[in-house]
Amino acid sequence: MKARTPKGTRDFNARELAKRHHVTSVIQSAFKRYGYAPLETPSFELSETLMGKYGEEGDRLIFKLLKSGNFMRSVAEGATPKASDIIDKALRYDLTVPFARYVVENFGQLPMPFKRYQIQPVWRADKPQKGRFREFYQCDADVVGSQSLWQEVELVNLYAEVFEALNLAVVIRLNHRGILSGIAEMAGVGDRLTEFTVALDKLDKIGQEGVVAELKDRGFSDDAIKKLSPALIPARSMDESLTALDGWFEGSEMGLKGIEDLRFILQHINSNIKVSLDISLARGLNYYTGCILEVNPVGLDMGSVGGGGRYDNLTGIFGKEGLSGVGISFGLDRIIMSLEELGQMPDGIVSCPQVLVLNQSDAEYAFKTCMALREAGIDADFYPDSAKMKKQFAYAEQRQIPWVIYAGEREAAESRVVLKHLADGTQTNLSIAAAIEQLKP
RNA sequence: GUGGUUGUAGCUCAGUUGGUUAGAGCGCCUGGUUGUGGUCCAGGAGGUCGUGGGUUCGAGACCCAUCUUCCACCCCA
Repeated sequence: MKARTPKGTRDFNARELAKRHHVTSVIQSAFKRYGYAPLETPSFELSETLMGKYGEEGDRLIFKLLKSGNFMRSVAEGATPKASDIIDKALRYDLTVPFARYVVENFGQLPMPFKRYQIQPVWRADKPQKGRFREFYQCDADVVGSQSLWQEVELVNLYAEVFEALNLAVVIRLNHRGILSGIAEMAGVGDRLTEFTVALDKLDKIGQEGVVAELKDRGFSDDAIKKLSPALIPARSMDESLTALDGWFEGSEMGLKGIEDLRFILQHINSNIKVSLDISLARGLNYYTGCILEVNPVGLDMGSVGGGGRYDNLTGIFGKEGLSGVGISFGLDRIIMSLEELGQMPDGIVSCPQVLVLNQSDAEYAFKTCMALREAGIDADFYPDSAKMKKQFAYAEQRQIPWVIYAGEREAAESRVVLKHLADGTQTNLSIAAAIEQLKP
């Protein structure tokens, strides 16, 4: 048997965990500062909770769990089982659907509006590639029970704050489902909005011509495509785009509502935040009904490091109609990769012991010394075997422990220790209390 | 799901048109040095060449399958 992790999964060593903790603590403290309460949900849900919520493509990517015990019991002899016959649970695919399930299940006990954040791994049976894993973390903040646009304003501010604190240059792109609907309506293809947005979503990838070609492929008429053409423009400054669309949307209620919403957001977010209108931003998830936003790192071919939007009826699928929600998500793994590629990940955040107590001629005295350091709140390690100095020093070096302490017979005799700094080789003979004083963080 | 790519020592990689006993650097272990690491010197361990089949007198190399890695598409964080 070969020891290895499953496809698309990773181990995180001390160094990597330090980086992850650095990023999550920035995100978490922002979530808390904006008034969100923490929530954790199970790593797996009933499969019926998840299936059908992410489109047909999504169902394929959900990790499904076999029924416990004899999972074939409801399958006729010799028959090919249907998925629903042999599975009844599935790994969490995102954090939004479990959140919706939680809200419906606990409705009545929850304060409204209800704001929660959640930082947990999710799983997708995707083929791994750059910046894409089968197990990865999402950091979500959502609020349900309020239609106020102030929520969107807050979330844009929150995004900007986090990425500024992380020192990651990003561009925040905004769009509105109403604008997409308005464009489709004006072109007389309002009934084929989803198809239209799927093609439009590729604008920055395949260009205007590519989108036109795809629309033709999908059977859109030349006339409709011609009318859609004002939409096929790349992202540009918010003000400019809104003014241009404003006149065009005359008579389209949905389109005008979209413009009005985005104007409100634009006017109220922190004035130093740059956002752009990107009408090609459609996002795969079709439950968004209002504002849509996505965040991309500048100067990297990385995909988005965050996204979100408003969904007017997410809880409807669990039988609770009319609850409006809006939320955003941070892609932790991609943020970390972006920071590393740009050389923006801070060094020296690895946590290791402050001092190694060497084990030489008096193990009991050395151990006692180590325990005294620990009781004083110092991260201290005790070398468990009376090995050669060479070996013990090599151990300290490999772990990047900055100090070592000699506490052998000679030191025990006078109740002192020798404290040595590895980097410059200086050492002093002093009392345990004095050593503690020197090592205190 | 489609197409491509990768796999040889702990790590990074050599390995000729198929030919004896598969190499290097770094790391590791032992000793020089049983209370002082990094340097130096001497010696040593470590590989069923991803796995399973096949072709061949002979396979690390060629063929097939499978797993894995990375990449593009689809989709997504």
